[in-house]
Amino acid sequence: MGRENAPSRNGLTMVNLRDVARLAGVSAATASRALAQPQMVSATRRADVERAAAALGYRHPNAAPEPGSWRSLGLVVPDMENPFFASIAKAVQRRARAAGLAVLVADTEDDALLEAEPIAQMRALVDGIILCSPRMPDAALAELVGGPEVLLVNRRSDHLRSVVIDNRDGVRQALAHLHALGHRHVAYAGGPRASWSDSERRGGLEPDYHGIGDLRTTPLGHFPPTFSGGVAAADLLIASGATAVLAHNDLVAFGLLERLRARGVDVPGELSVVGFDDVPAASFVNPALTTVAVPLDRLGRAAVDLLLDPDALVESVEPQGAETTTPSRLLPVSLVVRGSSGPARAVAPSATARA
Amino acid sequence: MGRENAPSRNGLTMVNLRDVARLAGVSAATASRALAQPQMVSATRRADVERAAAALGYRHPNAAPEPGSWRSLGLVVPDMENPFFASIAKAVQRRARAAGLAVLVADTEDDALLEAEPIAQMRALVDGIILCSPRMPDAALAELVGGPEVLLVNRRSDHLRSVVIDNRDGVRQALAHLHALGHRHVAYAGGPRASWSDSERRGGLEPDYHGIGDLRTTPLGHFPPTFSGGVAAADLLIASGATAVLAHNDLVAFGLLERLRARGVDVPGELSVVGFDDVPAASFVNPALTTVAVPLDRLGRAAVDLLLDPDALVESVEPQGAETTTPSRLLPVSLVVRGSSGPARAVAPSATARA
DNA sequence: GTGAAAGCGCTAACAA
DNA sequence: TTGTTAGCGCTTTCAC
Repeated sequence: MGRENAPSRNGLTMVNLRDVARLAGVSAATASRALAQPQMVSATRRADVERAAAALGYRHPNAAPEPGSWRSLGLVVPDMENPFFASIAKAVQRRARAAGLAVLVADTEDDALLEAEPIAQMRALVDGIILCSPRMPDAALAELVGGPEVLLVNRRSDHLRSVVIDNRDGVRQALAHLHALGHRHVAYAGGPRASWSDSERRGGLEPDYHGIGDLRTTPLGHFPPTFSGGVAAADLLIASGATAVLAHNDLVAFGLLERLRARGVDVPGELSVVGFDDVPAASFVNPALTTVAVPLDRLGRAAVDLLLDPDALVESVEPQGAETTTPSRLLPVSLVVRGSSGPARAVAPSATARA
Repeated sequence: MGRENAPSRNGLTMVNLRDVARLAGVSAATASRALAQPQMVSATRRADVERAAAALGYRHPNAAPEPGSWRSLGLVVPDMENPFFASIAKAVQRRARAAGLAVLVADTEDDALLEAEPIAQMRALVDGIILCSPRMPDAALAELVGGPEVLLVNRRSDHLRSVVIDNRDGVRQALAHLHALGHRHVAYAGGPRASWSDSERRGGLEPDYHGIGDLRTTPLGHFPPTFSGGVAAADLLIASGATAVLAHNDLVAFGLLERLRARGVDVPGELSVVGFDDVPAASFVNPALTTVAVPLDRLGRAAVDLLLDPDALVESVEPQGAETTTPSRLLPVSLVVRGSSGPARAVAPSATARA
């Protein structure tokens, strides 16, 4: 009689190509061609067959397993050892498991050129991809439309949906905090040039944005988003004459703290340090780091939820203005004040720093 | 004429069920039954057919994709936010990519009960699994034989192959270092009860093993392998009267450092602290942590290599004695001396600690 | 238990 | 461009 996979699958009666053909009013051969070689059939016929197939829920027996059958999800991060991404990965993993999805992870080693390959590899395997802090140019991102959906984290694009945090507002909060402590000159130890977050945070430094009158901000340059990057920035910081510094992220802030200690600069006595992200270790270091807390778990959760359901309810602030054509969720951040920031001193730290 | 997937696949001529039947000397129908419903055919016939199918490399067209076709690998870790596992995950990822494998990651949230589920889920999806520091009982591990191979990291078992580090020797090195600095009483801030590493490290504390005559070791108890665990252990440490402490891992050591600072105990002046793992942050904290360096990247690499090729060449020390029936690679560790360990003082720290 | 034959779903060759 | 027809690989029915 019937054949193993033909008459039924999972107890339900399967629809034949014959059924589709009958509903579309064509022969089985035409239906076959319409679905397999669309260019070999007239547009009208093709539309008829496709509509019929969709109506009946027809699936080709030899086709790849349907997306819903072995649900999985890809996660691409620049550096798994960076606690920022480790926390996001954990959150994504947790949420994905709750939804019954497996998570494939790729580490791009902080290399923009290495991003393309794992993404391409993943697209064949997963039903959706979460792309964290991609460094690749926007044009390359545009290539990712079609196929399994790609959702951006920590970057906005005109071509893909995204979940981002309110970087500018985070900077504003940090500056307001430092200003209230009496600081009038704040340095910024920036991140990589290709980093979207960094350019956003620089935007927050603009007087037009933060609106604090008597505050001077000095970018120190671009540094790797790591401990070493912070170490490298510290001496420039001391030479800048600023009384406080905002770091691109917590790792950079850790490097700053280390080098400032080595240089004999007291924190927060002589210089205040503020980080960004609120990585777990931020409360472990000494002095504990004042930092802009990013809701890492919510970020990961929201990414998964939005990937699965574009209309998912995500706690987010209203995206200000229609800057992009693709929808993006904006998550609020909040400053966490700890020991590394304090009242400004009259004397600049460079005067007291020991060689 | 031929059919899409029948006459050839990837340019090679596919073998039919007919071919198998012919070689086995049976009809196509019998061959079909022998492979699909083995109980409906005699044992001899079945054996014939199976042998023929194997000889010709026959694969059922509608069967699941062969394991070799979309190579992937599962990685199970207790906590992705723990930098120890983050580093291993990164190393595994790097090696896997070089071999063209995708990596599926599962985080068991430090919960022994949560381990079983992701493992079961993964077995259906991947070609091999790397299981890091599993907490599950040995009996449960035994259930994992058969199916995609499971390789243990950081734990030895009679049932599965493994890659482990020389925990005891690490402890011995740390104790020898402290003894040379004049310490005669060393405390141990232990890890979780179910942790294999912890029990191994406790083994290294035994005088019979380390062979240092005038050295007393005091286990302080079992603590979570986290920063908080270290904080909790610190007060017990001070009360113990020991002049040095070996922590289960670096995170615990960080917690110890933090709490000792809060209690006003100088490190290494009054108390020396030694960690285990040499996590990246170990060189960032202040004072920088003396610790037993575990070759995390090599550990991850070796795990992948051994999974792919049981005979892979891995730099390892000779496993001492035939303790287990299953082969396991033993990776050497080496002490890294930094600022957190120094000469012992005559006065015990409890005398000077401020309330 | 086994083989011959009929049946399934699908695609490719062929003629119109 | 379309339907008819033939053919593929596999399974199951049916008789023995």
